[in-house]
Amino acid sequence: MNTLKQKILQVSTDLFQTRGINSTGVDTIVAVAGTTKMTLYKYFETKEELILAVLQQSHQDFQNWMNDKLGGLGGSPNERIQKLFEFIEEWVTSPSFTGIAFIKASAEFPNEENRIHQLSSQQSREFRQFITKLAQDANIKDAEGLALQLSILFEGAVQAEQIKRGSGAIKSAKKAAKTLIDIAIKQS
Amino acid sequence: MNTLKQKILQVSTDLFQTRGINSTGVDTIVAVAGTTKMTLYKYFETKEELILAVLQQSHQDFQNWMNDKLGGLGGSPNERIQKLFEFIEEWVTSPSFTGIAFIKASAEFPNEENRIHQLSSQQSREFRQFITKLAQDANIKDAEGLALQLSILFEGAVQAEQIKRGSGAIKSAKKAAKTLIDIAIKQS
DNA sequence: AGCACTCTATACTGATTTGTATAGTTGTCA
DNA sequence: TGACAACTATACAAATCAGTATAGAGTGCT
Repeated sequence: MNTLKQKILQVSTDLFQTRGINSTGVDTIVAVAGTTKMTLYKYFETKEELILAVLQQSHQDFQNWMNDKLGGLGGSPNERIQKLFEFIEEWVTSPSFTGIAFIKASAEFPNEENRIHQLSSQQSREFRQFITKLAQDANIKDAEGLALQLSILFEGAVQAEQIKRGSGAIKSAKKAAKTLIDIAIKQS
Repeated sequence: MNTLKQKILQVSTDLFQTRGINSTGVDTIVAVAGTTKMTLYKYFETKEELILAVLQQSHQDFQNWMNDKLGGLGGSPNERIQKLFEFIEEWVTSPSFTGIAFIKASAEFPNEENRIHQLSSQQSREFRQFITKLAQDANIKDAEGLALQLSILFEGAVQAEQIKRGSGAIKSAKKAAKTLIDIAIKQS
């Protein structure tokens, strides 16, 4: 792994989340990363490519972490979908949490033809499909319906937490998720 | 009412939603509004003031519309909170809907010390309090808890709809809301 | 007619943006 | 020692940004 490329990615991720993507210039990024623009543009053709790389890495990190957590659980499929929001809470309440990248990116790039928006949209869909699979494994009848509801709770709670940290939105979403999951299980 | 000021506000609202706030320059705004920068800066001291005015007007419009809808209903408090997401769906699925301003603004201005972020945060809180009042009128025991859950559903569904229009998120949120409301009523 | 007011037209400042060109430095490996 | 690669330093181009200065056009009131 190239450490300088990783450093640029990590600094960009952090600055994009805390200051916004459009408000963060490449000059700021290289200054904080302790390098120069020439090096940045060696690894990323344009700022847009850098943004896409940041989005991809952020989503990968989250998905890997969640997969490990759920995979290391070893319980029944029912227990695993029940634990989903426990882990989301753990992720979101972590001190290093600054938001979910694709949620912020889709707001800053609202145009559906924009590549950044399209990637955000794809990642949102991927996470929903991930929940759908959890629901299917648990033999839930309307797995897609439940997954859509849970993904809305997820995005809404993250959104609320981005607006105001420590708002208790995650705890509330977790409780709502438990209610919805219990009912979906009963109906199956 | 000053028509030119209104025109600038309306054009700004539209451009901010469809292209993003930071990506929309004042030059673009005045060009689309068919006026000049001198006029814009006569009514709004800075671009920040313009953004704040757009946020305020958007929120006012939404709240007024919702108040009228719920007020003209005349049913029992129970029926009114049940109808909340019907109206939200009507608002969101309207062809002119381009998103909720304070949700996008908080993403573009993540810093909690920023005035735009603070106003967004306040509007999010105001809408939650509005739901709380609906729940209290319906004699729901944990009115604040239900209101928080419903506001998360609202923000999540709007977020999902901003990422992908026609995703069915609103319908799904409406269904989840009904479930959560029914349970909260039973527990009261 | 003359005044006041709103708005337009246009050019400008100064800062900041993304991206590049050019030259020099540093460390590594043979 | 010498070559190669990664990286730094700096200066620059061209566009765009927010905001201002200046001069004049149009309209209505008295």
